[in-house]
Amino acid sequence: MFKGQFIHSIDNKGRVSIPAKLRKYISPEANNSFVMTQGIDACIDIYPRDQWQTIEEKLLKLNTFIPKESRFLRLMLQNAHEDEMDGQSRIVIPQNLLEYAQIENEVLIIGALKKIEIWNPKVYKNYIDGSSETFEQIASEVMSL
Amino acid sequence: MFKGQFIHSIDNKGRVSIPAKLRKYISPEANNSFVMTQGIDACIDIYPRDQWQTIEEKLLKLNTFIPKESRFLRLMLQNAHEDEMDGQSRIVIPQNLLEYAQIENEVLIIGALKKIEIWNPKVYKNYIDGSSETFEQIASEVMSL
DNA sequence: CCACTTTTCCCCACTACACCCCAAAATAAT
DNA sequence: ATTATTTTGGGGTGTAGTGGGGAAAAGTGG
Repeated sequence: MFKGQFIHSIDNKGRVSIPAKLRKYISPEANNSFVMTQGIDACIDIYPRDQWQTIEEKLLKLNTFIPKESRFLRLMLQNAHEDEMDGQSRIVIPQNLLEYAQIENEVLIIGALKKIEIWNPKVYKNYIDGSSETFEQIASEVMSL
Repeated sequence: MFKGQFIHSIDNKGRVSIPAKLRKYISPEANNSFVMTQGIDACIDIYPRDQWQTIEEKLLKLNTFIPKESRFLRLMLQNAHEDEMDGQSRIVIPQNLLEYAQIENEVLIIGALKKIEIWNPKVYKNYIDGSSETFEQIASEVMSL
């Protein structure tokens, strides 16, 4: 499963190369294809095709006649975008997602098990520094189940 | 299970050799592969591949749509790194982990049952000396279950 | 329907670093 | 003392990451 962090550059065509260390964990069923969408915080979520499938199944269960569920579905899908890696293991990230994550010319790539997250390094630093709780506190809280 | 302590050197490529005494306890299922991550204190945790698996299974149960659980996942994985031993039974420790544990040119390797810990010897000495409680006090507290 | 512009896709090339192999030094065992 | 094993060091090579150019496709306007 995806783990670790990497600093990569993004060129003026919006291309980002997927780190080789992360590529090793992509199953062949994904067919070198990814679905990207806006993440829970100011980042871009990137799912291998097969992993996205399980999310899509959850979304299918939503009742679109209920306004809140309908709204959520729109928010999830409006910026969703599918793309394949090119010969150099890169994907193109569309403009609206780049703006959402406030990305400039450098990206922080974080492996998060089933998905890959793309951050502006500065934004990520603010996100991490922003919490008042320490790693130890959160760890004991979340993992003490 | 891992036990004992060892002083080894770390070269300018970030390589540390795993003590032969500890290698004996690594199960074949680990495939000579380790996952290293930031420890609870100023040290690096190193899990054989198979031991890490149980941690990963716990992490997979988190709901990444809940901000706090998402944050914890990021903190856990951002510095996680997988590597195999080379022909000389060494692993490469990435720069960010070395900085986290304030490691210079010598490391203290401690066997801790399921995992191996890597410390800067000086930092470890401060950590041990730093506690006001004696070994006897902590022992009676923790082991009286 | 055609001509033109713009964007997307694919291929080639350069650079740098990570990995692998070889080998010496040091420690432990016979 | 000799041999074996463990630990440490360094050098060459393949591959990962990056950038750019040209062909194809799509979009726009006359």
